[in-house]
This record gives sequence, C-alpha cells and structure tokens, in this order.
Amino acid sequence: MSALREKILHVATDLFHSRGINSTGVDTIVAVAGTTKMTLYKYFRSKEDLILEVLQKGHEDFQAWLNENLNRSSKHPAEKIQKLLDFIEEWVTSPDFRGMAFIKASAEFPNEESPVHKLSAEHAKEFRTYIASLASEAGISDSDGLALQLSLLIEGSMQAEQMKRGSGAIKYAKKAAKILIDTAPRKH
Amino acid sequence: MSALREKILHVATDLFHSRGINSTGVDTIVAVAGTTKMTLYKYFRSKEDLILEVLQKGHEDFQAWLNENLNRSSKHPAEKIQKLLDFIEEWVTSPDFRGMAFIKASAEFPNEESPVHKLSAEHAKEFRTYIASLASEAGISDSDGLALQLSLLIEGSMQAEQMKRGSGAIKYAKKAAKILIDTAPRKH
DNA sequence: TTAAATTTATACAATTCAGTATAGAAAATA
DNA sequence: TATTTTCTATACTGAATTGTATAAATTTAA
Repeated sequence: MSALREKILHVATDLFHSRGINSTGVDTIVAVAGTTKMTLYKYFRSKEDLILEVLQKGHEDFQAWLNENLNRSSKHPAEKIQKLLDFIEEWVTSPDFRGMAFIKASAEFPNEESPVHKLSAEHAKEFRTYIASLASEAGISDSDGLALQLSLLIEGSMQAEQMKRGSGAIKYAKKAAKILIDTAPRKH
Repeated sequence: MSALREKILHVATDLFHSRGINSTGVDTIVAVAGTTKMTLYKYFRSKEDLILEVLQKGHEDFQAWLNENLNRSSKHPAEKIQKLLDFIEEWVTSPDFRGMAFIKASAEFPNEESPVHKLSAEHAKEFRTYIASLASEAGISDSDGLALQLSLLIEGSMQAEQMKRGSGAIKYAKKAAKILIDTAPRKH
C-alpha cells in the first residue's frame, strides 16, 4: 500500500511500454519516479521481480476492466460476446494504448524457461479461457475453438495497432469476429 | 558475397530469435560466429545496421519462400489464396520456427521513430499487400479488407506459436480463414 | 520530545555494452 | 616470390548495467 511502491510500478509500466523492458534501466525508473535505487530494491527483490509485478498488475487491471464493462453492458451471455470486440476497440484506439503487455514481454524474453515468458504465456492463456467462458455461456458448441479464433483476431489487432497507430485493423477484426460468431454452431 | 559476412548474419539471426535482440551483444555474436569484432564492424557500420540487415534478409527470404511455394502449388489465383494458410502452417509448425521477426523487433523497439520499428512496420505492410494481391487476383471485392483479416489470423497464430509451441492456433486460424474467404463477396 | 521506521544521498563493485586502435598473422593475388 | 587484402588477437575507452554498503536526513509514531 506504499505510495512510493505504486509510483515505481506505474512508472515502470510506462517506461517498459514506451522504451521496451530490456532497454529501461532501474536508474531511469527511479529517476523518473523521483526516488532512489535503495527504495526500489526495498520493495522489489530484483528487476525481474519488478517486471513480473508490472505484468501481473497490468493483466489483472485489464481483465477487471474488461469484465466490468461486459457485465455492465448486458446480462445476456449471447450479447456479451458480441460486445467483446467493442470494448477491445475502445481500448486499442484510446490515445494511451501502447500494445499488449504479454505479447511484447514474450518477444523480449523468448526463452520458454524464462519466468517472464512463462507468466506472459499464462496471461495469454487466461485471456483465451475468459473468452471461452463467454462463448460457452452464449451457447457456442466449440467454445474453446471460437475463443482461440477471436483471440487471434484481437491480439493481431493489438499488434497491428501497436506497430502503426490508426491502422484500422480492429474495424476489420470486428467484421471477421461477427461472421465467426454468427456462423459458429450452437449447443441447441 | 563474403562467407564471414553471411556467417555473421546467420548467427545474428539465430541469436536474435533465441535470446532477443537487445539481450544479444556483439561480443556474443562474433564468439558464436567464430570471428572478431573488427571483422563484424568491417561489414556492418553498427549493431543497428546489423539488425536492419538481419530483418531485411529474413523478410526477403520469407516472402520468396512463400511466393515460390504458392506459385508451385497452383496457377489458379482462386486456389492460391486457399493454399496460403497451408504453407504458413508448414512454416509455423516446423521445429526451427521461433516467431515472426518483424513482430518481435517492433516489440523491442517500440518507439515509432526508431529505424528498426519503421522497417518492421514496413515489412508488416508489405506482407499484407502481398496477401491483398492474392485476394484481388482471386476476384475478392474488398481484397485489402480480407487481406487484413487474414494477416491478423496469421500473425496472431505466429505470436501464439512463438509463445507456446504446439499451441494448435494455426489449425483454428485455417478454419476461420476458410470461412472468411468463402463468404467474401466477389467482383462478378 | 523521543524513538523508530522510512527515504535519500552517494559511492562503490563487478560486469557488460558498443565501438576503436594497433599490430601482427594468414590468405589471396599478381 | 612479392604485394595486397583479409582476418585475428588483444587491449582499450567510456558509458551503462544490476545490485549493495554506509551514513545522513526525513518522516512517522509513541
């Protein structure tokens, strides 16, 4: 609950996105956060620990934000999955969007044994599982399959938008998602 | 045409993929390549120049490989675009696949003004343009739109496969691609 | 006010980084 | 064989890297 600890987490999140994780030194982080290395290492055992916490918090915040918006938008499962891409679009096209954290982290830590890579893969899986639960509640037979397809469109759009702002990728992803959702076989 | 120059390019390509670009030092590259820094800096002005050449060569090799395979598979445009995902699958599921270079490079160089990021974005655009030409020749009305959707599925699959080998993402991407291609409006 | 906890300031170690200087060895060419 | 080009070996610079040690200053709590 320390204010300094949260400030460090926030600044690190920002710098990791704008400059890359491996290109951001702890000296830069503490300088921008207005503190010192001694304080950073009091709250985080190592830079890797800081990276892992940044990823974890970002993932939790994103999932919570998405879940709240979907639950607020509708109570009917069949409608919720239709709204999924709308909220993704809202996020991706917002001015402060700078890419999906677990995609970028896995690129910077390609070794599958790396804790950062492992956590990234875990978050990607949880995201798919979440979409699959939406699809299942909406009565889709192969909910895992549709969820995987939608996640490809969504993560592809995030990647495209991160590479070039205003790519418009999400617009076409929405059209493709609608076709896939509408043509997906239902349970009964 | 120097053998050493090509060896350096090959080793750098390999290390960039397996350890990441920013995590790979020129000392490591020359050690693995069995040469010295003096030789590396004779052929490449800087590490950034080496990165750019690695990206460029990888992009050209990939495009040439894909184009040759598609031309060999069929002479009918309508069939070629159907085969696109098959060859992507072949590459993505091959044991030495380690991710799409321009996706990973753009993550490590997030600054849009960075030459590495710019070249990555250029390659992504050229890839989409190539798919669009296939779609156009196949008689698709909105060839750019379908190409964008297919590229999202393809790049999403590459990302998924890079994160976790044997993800099976490409299988579902193929199913989604087939639906999108089959339902896409034709010119006449 | 006194005591305890937090934070800062600084200096440091040990390593790694990109890139260069110099000189000699090896290889190709004439 | 003589000459030129290529490559190696090695040492170096100067900056940046993560992480720690030590002591002083500041803030919080009693």
